[in-house]
Amino acid sequence: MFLGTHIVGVDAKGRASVPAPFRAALRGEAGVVFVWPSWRGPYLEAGDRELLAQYQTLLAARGAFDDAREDFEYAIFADARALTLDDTGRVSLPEDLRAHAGLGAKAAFAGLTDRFEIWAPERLAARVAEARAKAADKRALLSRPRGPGEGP
Amino acid sequence: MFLGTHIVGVDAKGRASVPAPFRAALRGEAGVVFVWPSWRGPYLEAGDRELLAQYQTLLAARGAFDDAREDFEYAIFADARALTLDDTGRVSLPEDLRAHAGLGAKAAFAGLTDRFEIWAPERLAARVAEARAKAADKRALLSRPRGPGEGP
DNA sequence: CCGAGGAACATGGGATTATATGGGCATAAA
DNA sequence: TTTATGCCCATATAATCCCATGTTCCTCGG
Repeated sequence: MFLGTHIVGVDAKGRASVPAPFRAALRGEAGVVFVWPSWRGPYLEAGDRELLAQYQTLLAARGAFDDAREDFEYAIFADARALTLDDTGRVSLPEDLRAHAGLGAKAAFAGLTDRFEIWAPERLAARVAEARAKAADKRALLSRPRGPGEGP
Repeated sequence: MFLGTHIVGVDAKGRASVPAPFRAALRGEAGVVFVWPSWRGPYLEAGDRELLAQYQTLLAARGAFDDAREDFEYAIFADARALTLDDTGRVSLPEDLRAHAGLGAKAAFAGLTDRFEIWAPERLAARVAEARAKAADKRALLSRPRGPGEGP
């Protein structure tokens, strides 16, 4: 499970260490992560092969020539890269991906259970602050309905 | 079930003993607790893997790219850590988490049935006093257990 | 009823390992 | 040739493991 935010350096070659806890969380083949630019904002989305397989399954359920399906396919798969980790656990992020996320000398890896995202650290901080404020309003969504004999 | 308040020391390395009764209450894999900064105040929330799995299930039910889901994911998972207990039952609390809760040399672990919280002791005392005062007004809410589909 | 012994628990410090990161060299593409 | 990409080794720092000690609580025997 990908959890927590880790800030790592991006060196002159565009390399960044994938945080060790994330490396441990990679299911299936170790040594490969899949990364693509998010279509919802200036950051990158990433995960392992199993995650992409899940997306593929979800989309396949929509039928062969469904418009929405094709849009998602272009948005996710067409720009995705399989990045291989070197033996110290680094990936080299291609120039266009770094540009999309506005990465400089630092990158923030944020774990979101089944996937993770790569942000410019200051942008991520702003996004998380916003999310916390909204979560405070919507907290009822997390309260679990309770059955008899259960709960307080 | 996590119950009661325990005050433990935080040493120079940021380590704190998880109270033994809480260790015994950890479901699923023993030796790991999940901790994240609360978005409701200056304290930490914590629980076992099952608790996080419950949250994950609740959120996953909302579908892949739901806005509210993403807010909760950022608010909870992006700042959560999986902390492993050493063989004497201690976790080392990362600097940023200690800062969020304003922890000094002491930390108060407060059990709340399915999860627990970590507070600076004096802040917790103030919070408990406030909760007691409010509970007196709302005591009617506890008079009858509620079934599914029912409730406020 | 009181005191001694033992077990479980919290805590302190030192040693070892893991991890992130920097640079050099070979190889492949432009 | 120049530029980029992958591979290998080196190192400082931070995190983790491991052993030792004091204290409290419980139990058992006097």
